[in-house]
Amino acid sequence: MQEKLDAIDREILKILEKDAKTIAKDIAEHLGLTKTPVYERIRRLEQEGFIQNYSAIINKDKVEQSITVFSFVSLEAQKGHLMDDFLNQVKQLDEVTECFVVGGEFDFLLKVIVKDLDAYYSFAKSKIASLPNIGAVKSAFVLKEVKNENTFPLL
Amino acid sequence: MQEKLDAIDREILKILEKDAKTIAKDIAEHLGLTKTPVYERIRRLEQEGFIQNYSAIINKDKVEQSITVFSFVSLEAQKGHLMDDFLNQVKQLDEVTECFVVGGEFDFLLKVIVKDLDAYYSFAKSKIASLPNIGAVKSAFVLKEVKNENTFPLL
DNA sequence: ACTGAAACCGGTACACC
DNA sequence: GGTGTACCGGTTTCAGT
Repeated sequence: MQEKLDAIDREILKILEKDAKTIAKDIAEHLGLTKTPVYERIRRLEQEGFIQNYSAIINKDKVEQSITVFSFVSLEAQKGHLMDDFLNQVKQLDEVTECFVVGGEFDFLLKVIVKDLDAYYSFAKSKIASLPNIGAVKSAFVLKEVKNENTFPLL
Repeated sequence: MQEKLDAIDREILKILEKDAKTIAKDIAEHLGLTKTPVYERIRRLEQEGFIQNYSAIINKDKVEQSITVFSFVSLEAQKGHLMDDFLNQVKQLDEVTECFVVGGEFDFLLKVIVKDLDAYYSFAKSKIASLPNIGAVKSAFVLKEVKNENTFPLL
């Protein structure tokens, strides 16, 4: 369990990040190896948690109409337990696909996906602004997705 | 090519979104079907583009140290071709994993992943602020990732 | 650590309902 | 649109280097 990655491991990660269905033989050829070491490395990457899981990436525009909104939330008082309360509530919400604690003008940044503006209004009013200790909530509505990689930039 | 999803399709999407390696037999049992229709539906979901691709989700904290920063960028003049120029430049940058055109106080929201604060400083200075027509650039540094699903909320 | 071959099992095709 | 069977190919194992 050496917990470190060499150039081959990183190349494998890059390939699987782009297309998890790439077959071991092709990866092997690309690397000038045979399938076995490729497979062993992949298993190691999985077992040691470098690869968390495999996911089907869904084209959300095709599945159903939706809008994406970034919400910037500030608390009135940054007491530790109030922050935790807020975060525990927020992370349960299906509409909130991402939530980060940030430094800057506001405390939390949320990425919210909802059906339409109406749904966002309800969401912001009843699920965010109604939580205790909320200061300000600002919103930035996504007009266009220019780039949206869920991948980590391995160079 | 009917381009519409029934409840079974959506359930399959939800399962594959969570774990793309779920075997057809298990999906079939969960749905009370056999492998064949499950396989046919998956193929249809792939071919019609509901599933864009499959991706290995990488644990970025294990692979290497990095920080995530949200950058909020405003242009000085919102002329159409200047926006396009900006976006075409920005989307090439490996550090920029996400880029959205948004409505609100600023024009673009970028998610940036870099090694450290130093790297972010260089990035902001030489790759963003140096582009023509840039107005303001504000940054929110991620202190903690509370939730980070790359998944579309299928209910 | 990698090679090469063999075994296993899930994905895929097909005949039928 | 579904079932059950049979085949094929990729994954996984293993003996040898």
